[in-house]
Amino acid sequence: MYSMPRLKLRSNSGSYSKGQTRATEILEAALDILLDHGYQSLSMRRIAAACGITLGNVTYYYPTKDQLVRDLLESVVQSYMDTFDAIRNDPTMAPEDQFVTVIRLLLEDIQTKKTTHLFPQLWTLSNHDSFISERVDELYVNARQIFNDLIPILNPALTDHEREVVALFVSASIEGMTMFAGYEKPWAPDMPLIEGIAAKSLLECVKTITADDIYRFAPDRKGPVLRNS
Amino acid sequence: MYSMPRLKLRSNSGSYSKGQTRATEILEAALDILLDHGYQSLSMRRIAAACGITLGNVTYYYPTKDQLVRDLLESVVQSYMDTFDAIRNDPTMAPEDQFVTVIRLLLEDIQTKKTTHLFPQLWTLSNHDSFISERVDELYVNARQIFNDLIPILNPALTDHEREVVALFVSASIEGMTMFAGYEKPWAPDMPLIEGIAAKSLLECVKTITADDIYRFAPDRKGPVLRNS
Amino acid sequence: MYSMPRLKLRSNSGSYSKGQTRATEILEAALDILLDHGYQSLSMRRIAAACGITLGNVTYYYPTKDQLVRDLLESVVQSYMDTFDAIRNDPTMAPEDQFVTVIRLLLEDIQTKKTTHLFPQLWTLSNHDSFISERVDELYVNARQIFNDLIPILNPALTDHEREVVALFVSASIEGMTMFAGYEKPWAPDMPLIEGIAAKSLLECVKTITADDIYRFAPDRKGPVLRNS
Amino acid sequence: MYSMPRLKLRSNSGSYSKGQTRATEILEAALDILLDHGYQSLSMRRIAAACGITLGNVTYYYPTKDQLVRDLLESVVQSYMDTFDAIRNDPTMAPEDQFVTVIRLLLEDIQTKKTTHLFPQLWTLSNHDSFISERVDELYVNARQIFNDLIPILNPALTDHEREVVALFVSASIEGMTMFAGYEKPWAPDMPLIEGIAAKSLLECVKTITADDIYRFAPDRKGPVLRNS
DNA sequence: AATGAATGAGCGTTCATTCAT
DNA sequence: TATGAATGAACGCTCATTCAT
Repeated sequence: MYSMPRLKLRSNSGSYSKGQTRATEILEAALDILLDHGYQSLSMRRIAAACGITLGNVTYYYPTKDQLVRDLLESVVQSYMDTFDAIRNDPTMAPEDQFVTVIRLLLEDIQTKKTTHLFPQLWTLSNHDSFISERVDELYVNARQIFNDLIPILNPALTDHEREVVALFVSASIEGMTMFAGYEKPWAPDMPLIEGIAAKSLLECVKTITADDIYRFAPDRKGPVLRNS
Repeated sequence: MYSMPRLKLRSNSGSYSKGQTRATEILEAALDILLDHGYQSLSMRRIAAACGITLGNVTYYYPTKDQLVRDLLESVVQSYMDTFDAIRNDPTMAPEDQFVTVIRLLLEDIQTKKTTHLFPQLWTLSNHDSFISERVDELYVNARQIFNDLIPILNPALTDHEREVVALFVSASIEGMTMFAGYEKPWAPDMPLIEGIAAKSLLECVKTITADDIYRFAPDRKGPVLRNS
Repeated sequence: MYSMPRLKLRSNSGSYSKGQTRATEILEAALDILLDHGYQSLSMRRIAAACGITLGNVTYYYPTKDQLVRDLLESVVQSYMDTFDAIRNDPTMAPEDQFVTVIRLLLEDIQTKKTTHLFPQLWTLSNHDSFISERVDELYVNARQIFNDLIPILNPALTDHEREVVALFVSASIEGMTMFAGYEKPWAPDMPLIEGIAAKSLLECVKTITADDIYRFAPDRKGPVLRNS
Repeated sequence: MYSMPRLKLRSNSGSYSKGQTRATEILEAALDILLDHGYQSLSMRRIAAACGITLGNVTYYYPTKDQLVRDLLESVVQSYMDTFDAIRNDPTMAPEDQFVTVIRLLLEDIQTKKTTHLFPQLWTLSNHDSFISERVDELYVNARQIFNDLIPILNPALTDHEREVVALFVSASIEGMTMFAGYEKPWAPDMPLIEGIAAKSLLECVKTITADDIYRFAPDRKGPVLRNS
């Protein structure tokens, strides 16, 4: 299956020096703390302790916490993007099947502790940190790419912009499950049903939606909320 | 329209109204900081400064930060729940119209700074704080109530459990827009289209989905991903 | 027997106004906290809470903590002095019996929680607070009075000064048991034996000691430690 | 003479000697503050100021105040125990002389500022802190050892338990002088006489006391206070 | 006689950062 | 590479005190 590697480092050539290893260890430890105890608990000291090294040594690799967090973020974003690329480049299925499969993969991914705990954190940080905001946006552009590839096949009538918004809707619908059916969340046991509903509903949506639908249901500040009902 | 009051305080029937006012001021200031600078920046000192009072005086009203945060959370949750109740008890529309209207209201609400900045924070805190987790769960139970009321009318064939999961799917789809089309988010300008897509797609979903659909598309660990395709 | 009242207030005439009562309540609560949790835990707020009144009201009676502590100290010292006076004025026994009885009374008193917990506190505070130091000195002058009364009868040969130092030795020997055989202390179960040893040893001491003994055993910086041994 | 070193540190075999020195400096400063201003004044900030370093640097060596206090206590207890061991292992004198000498040494020790100010503090803290209570108990077990060694020689008829209680009585009698004849205490000038009285009285006690005495003078709850008088 | 409100200082603790070795 | 030492700022919290009502 499409396993999500924890971290994908921009490896500086193939040389795995001791420093590279250490740097990775530090990021891994940081990620563990982030997932297990939250961003609030992510301190340089705690990372050092988790690595079994001294605080001074952490600062040798990451002079500031900001640097460390950015590197961590880039690594983790890259690991997700690699996965999305792998899914996208899998040529084996018919478009409908591929669409449904991707929805399932994503819904299953949000049930991992990593995704359930990481993404809300990223959304939160995005609100006050433009660097993170940009990385997260990048990530989602990449994540939606597969939908942007498939939708024109499933529904050729949509304009580029309509198609992009539909892709956003599909992606956001899935992401919205994170807080409810993610790792150890109350609705996690119902994920099979959720997958069924999401697959049917979103596939139907992308296949049948028309510009007319979109604009009929879209609000018009001058007219009534539902024009034709 | 259904305005969302910032905070809904449990009225202390204060004989001394000054204290009541101060307590509210403090929570308002805390909320402002939370929205503008994030939970990380929410310190007792900063709240005091924002109120123009001393740190000691903040602790006079909220002896611990935990108490303050809990009171803030309960106030803010209550303010949302009051709004949901108001929407639910509005008897003026046909079920389909009501369904579509609620979806629009919610999508418009996520475009407020308050909702865009607050909810990801709550989702994040929920992952490591059971008190917050429980309050947020309560809030969403309440938020889904209107869907749980409407769906049986729009689609009587669903069992209670299926209906609840469909309501979850609808609610989560909307929530998932927060990070993408919320306040000052990249897709905010496309919210009218998003509303159109969401309204059409989710209405279609709740009206037409069948148990057969749900289980046909639901994964079967033994069989192929798409049984009937 | 000779019960030790907890506090002896210098009651302002016989009028037990509400204020008098409140003031006493406050001191009683303060004493409870002091005995149960130590001087470190003795705060105005805690006293208020223990009394079920507000902090502001405590400061109405005792504008400063220092005042409160001083009043508490004077009350508690007075209560002990009253007891000593009662013992001293008891005319029923022969001098030897009276001496032995007093030793026992004092040894039994140090087994009360009040005395075990209060006196080390007083000794400690005495080291850095001259007001307390003076009150405690007063208390012990009073406590030794009975020995100063009895010793001349039991041993008329001693000079006044010698007698006073002997009385001090007797009193201090007893006080020294507080930390070892006081309330819930390891040697508390052996108090009967300790009483026997103290009674025998101290009675023998006061009856038989001579100036010659005192100065023979007293150190002489020029000569050997034990001159005549 | 038997000098009492201020602190006996557990040598950390520090490769970095600077840290070891700092750690000692901190404990020395803490002890100074404790002796000069009392436990109430012993704050991390004050210790830092006394050392001429920052608060953060104190916490570098002692992450919590509790740790610092415990280390200080263990050091100071060890320094006393070393002294007691030295006295005990001095083989030069006859038992009676040794007994008298030890009494004098202890009485002279209580006249030091360190002992006069430290021990009442320890007794006080013992009442509400089991860790301190245990260390202090240990210390006194060690302090009484020399009496437990000498008394069987001076008075072989006593049972083990009787001897231990007699040793306690002797030790406690001496400790009881601390508050009256210690450093800058009113009776300090009379210490020579006190030494004479204590030496004569306690030596006489341990040499002549019998089980019969102990139990004759010991209270009997059913009979009169003085059975045979 | 009592309350509620507010201040200002101090506390123990945590932390990111800097730097000499 | 890595450690140990140190700084300075912030944090949540407790407290004695003051004062208007």
